[in-house]
Amino acid sequence: MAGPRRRVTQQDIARLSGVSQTTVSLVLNSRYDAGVRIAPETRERVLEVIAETGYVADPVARRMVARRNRIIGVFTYEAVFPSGTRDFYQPFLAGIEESAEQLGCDLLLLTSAPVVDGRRRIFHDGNRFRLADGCVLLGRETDRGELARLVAEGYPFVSVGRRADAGGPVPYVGADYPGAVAELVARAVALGHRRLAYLGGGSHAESRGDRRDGFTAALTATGVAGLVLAGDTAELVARLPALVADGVTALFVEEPADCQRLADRLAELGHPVPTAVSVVALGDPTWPTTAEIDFTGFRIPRREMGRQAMEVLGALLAEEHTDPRRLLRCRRHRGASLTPPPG
Amino acid sequence: MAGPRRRVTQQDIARLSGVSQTTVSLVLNSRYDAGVRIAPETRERVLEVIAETGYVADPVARRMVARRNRIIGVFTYEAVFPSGTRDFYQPFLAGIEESAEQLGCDLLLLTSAPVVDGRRRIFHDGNRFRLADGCVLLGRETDRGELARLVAEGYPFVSVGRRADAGGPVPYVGADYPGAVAELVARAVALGHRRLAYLGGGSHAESRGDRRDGFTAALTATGVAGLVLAGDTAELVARLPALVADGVTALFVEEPADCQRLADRLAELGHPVPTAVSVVALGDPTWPTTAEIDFTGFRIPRREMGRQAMEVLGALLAEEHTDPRRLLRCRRHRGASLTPPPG
DNA sequence: TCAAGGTGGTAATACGAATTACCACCTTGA
DNA sequence: TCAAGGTGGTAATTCGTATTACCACCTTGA
Repeated sequence: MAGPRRRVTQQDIARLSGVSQTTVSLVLNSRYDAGVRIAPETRERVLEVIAETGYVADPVARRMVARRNRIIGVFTYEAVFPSGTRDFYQPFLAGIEESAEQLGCDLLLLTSAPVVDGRRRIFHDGNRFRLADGCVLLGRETDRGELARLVAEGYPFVSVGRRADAGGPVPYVGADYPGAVAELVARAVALGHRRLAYLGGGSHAESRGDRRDGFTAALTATGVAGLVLAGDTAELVARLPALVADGVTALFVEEPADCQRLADRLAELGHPVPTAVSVVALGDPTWPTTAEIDFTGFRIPRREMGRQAMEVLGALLAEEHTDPRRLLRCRRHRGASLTPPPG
Repeated sequence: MAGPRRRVTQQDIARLSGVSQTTVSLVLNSRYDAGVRIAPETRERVLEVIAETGYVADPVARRMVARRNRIIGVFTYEAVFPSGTRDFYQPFLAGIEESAEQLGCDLLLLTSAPVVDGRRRIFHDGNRFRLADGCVLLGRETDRGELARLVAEGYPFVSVGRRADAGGPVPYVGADYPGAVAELVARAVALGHRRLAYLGGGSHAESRGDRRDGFTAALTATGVAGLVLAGDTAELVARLPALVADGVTALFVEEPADCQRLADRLAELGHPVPTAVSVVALGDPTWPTTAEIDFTGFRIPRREMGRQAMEVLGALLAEEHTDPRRLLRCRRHRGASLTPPPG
């Protein structure tokens, strides 16, 4: 009952229908180029045998000859397990999947990439990303060296999230963080805030830096005072009393998952959010949290970023001309934590 | 600046280090079998050139010779877009991913499979599932014919969810629906319910049938009266008055996403849940819904099913002996919709 | 009768890595 | 001196498909 262990090949089909392997291949690919002709009867016979045996071409062998596979690699820099960032990345993946389905592509999730120094590596012994026609890169902290290498080798890839040049332009579909932050700063100023603070982690990742830059640029544009703090969550919390004493009335928080903890501490200090201090969340939480307050901020168009990244990759592979660097607008989230300052 | 378009091959390495392609391959694979020897100096020289060029073996060519790829295919029967079943399947995928990461495997999401008659097809022109060493199958309604073909061909695969034999045993990791349903029936009977009803869609899918069978078996075991209804949501809702009139006090609902609608209608009819009628949800909602009531029922161990499916597949591929058919226990969810009957 | 052109196919090869079979050279011992 | 055995490597082949180059045969027309 157990079927044949060995796969059916074109050679088998050829033998069964009394022709050569070449003929089988020609029939399968309907090649009627100049100089290649197959008699209709022969064609029929071959097709019949193919149908009987249920033969399907081996995609691996196919890929050996053709350059295309219709397989797109998806590489996630941050290790997904056991860290809790999965929920954050899920919408990106949903967008990528949706696009792949439309394009008729399969997705190769490069889950096998080893983790070195807390970060996945694209280049490593036995890496398999080249099996794909191209790659979508996901993750906050990408390795500049690896990026540069991909660029230098001319490997088709698109980053989800803006990336600085790495020995050449890096194709990306990112979120317009500077624009989104500037809009919120303008809103705070319009409400009467005159001393603002940016609370960040000091990360060099573009997604973080872009927020910071957007903040400082907006300060200059509006002419109000502001300061930029860097530190981990605990450090930021510790600096809250000084900030309040300094007359700061609005906090712009880089990592939205920190907001609730900051608000809790502010309440303890006798400065409840938003009546005493306003808090703005710059994006979606990177890790799961529970928030009692509906924080004002913006939403990263994650799904759309995934979708368009695939679109750009498709264009790159087809050698069509598209803008390979796109910034998408973030949707503002009204929320309830940005109100006029007291007094 | 743009690097070489052509990939670096073993042939290139061989040329650069003055040896044959064979030698390069031997060095790379550290083959020191009897009869194969490479001088340490030669080895060093080759390794140096490899490091300089950043050569990595082409996984496609590799797969041509070796039989293993360390790539596992994931096939989802139900089309994921635009239908809203994504949330339901996500935990399965999370488990599969987690396992893949541990096993050092990549995952090939077969998103390209065409949809015919509302169902994805594994076998189709240009299918690529054979690129993978084996496959995990996901989805409520699988095609018996395709399953049988996979079994007959000896292709290694594991179904997430129990499947009936298809010309041979089908490896699966399923949920113990009969057990879970029986437990809930027993609980209802213990609380005093004497007339129960099963409200289902009449689907022939194993996941549905197993719940139904569990229900009827539990009726027999406990000796109480019960009836089984089949129909879509609207039809089931329409039959509520008759059920209540008939003295039924507990409803066992196959599709948890239907529960709220049924409860709403019951409230309209003057039989609020759970005071007048108890409602039991047999699993997790297959599509997104909002429920005001915390329905009593059970949780499908989705993530664990995904994890173990990969485990079983790994064992199959390694030709280890494992039980290729596993049923996992469902965790009971206490909830608030199963209470003693009125009176 | 033979060149021209059409018809229907096949042999050979490429793709890149792995593996098998074998070879040329050297040393050793009797 | 020469068989035995060790050393260090290579040529050839394999995997399955696609493609190119070519061939054998037939018909036609002058």
